[in-house]
Amino acid sequence: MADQPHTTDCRHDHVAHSHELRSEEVIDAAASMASAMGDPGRLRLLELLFDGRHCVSELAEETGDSMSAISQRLKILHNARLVTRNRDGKHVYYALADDHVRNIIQQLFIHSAE
Amino acid sequence: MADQPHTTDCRHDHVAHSHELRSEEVIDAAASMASAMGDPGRLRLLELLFDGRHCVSELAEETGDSMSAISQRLKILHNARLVTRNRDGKHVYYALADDHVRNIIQQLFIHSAE
DNA sequence: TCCTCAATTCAACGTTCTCTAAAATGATTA
DNA sequence: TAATCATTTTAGAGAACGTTGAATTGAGGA
Repeated sequence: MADQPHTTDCRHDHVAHSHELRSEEVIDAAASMASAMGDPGRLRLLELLFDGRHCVSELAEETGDSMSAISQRLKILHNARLVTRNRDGKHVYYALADDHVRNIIQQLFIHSAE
Repeated sequence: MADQPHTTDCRHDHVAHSHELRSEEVIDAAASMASAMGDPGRLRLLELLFDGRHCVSELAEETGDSMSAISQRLKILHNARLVTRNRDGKHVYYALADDHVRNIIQQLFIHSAE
């Protein structure tokens, strides 16, 4: 609500924007989703979930990281709605939330490998 | 190279992975790309670039943030190969790197708005 | 050359992140 | 119920992040 730190004395002409701008809520949600994918340890987990659900101990075994670390990473991914969580007996299984998430991650990988 | 903090005593069977895993380099590149998009201030800049190139002072004016802050955000986006940089006289113009980046951001917004 | 505008860099500061290690919770089996 | 396995939570330490404000660089015009 305070005045903004507007340090520009720019005198040259700027063209107005021709497209709709997203609301702050959408920007924040999208940023927090991207942020959740923005860590190598978490992105590796998402990749491991590409072939279906996996439980925490399995993911810990495959990555060589502690269960505590894996669990905390999964919690962040779950809060960002990127994975689902299901308890089955002693184990808790995580899986990719939907095909939309799948697509975003896949595109990210394709663009990065170029 | 040291031994891994492997705290699992898991006795139940795990199924082997049926898909190719990405190299650490690809994972790191993809994570740093996602991480660069994972901040509201930076994502807002990417959105503002959707209708074409803009210079730093223009983006500062539109967002109400300082040029220093904008410039540092753009540097991160540029390092992540999300935007291109071109000097034109006194001004430096930034633009989205390519349609691939466009798609990723668009999908991110669509999924977030749901 | 000197001055001005545009942009970048630097240093400092407070905030946020991510890990480890230990304690706590949930669920199954003896 | 007690014991055990799987997972989560908590607290704390160290690293990484993002901003502000000042100094610096780069380019153009007087």
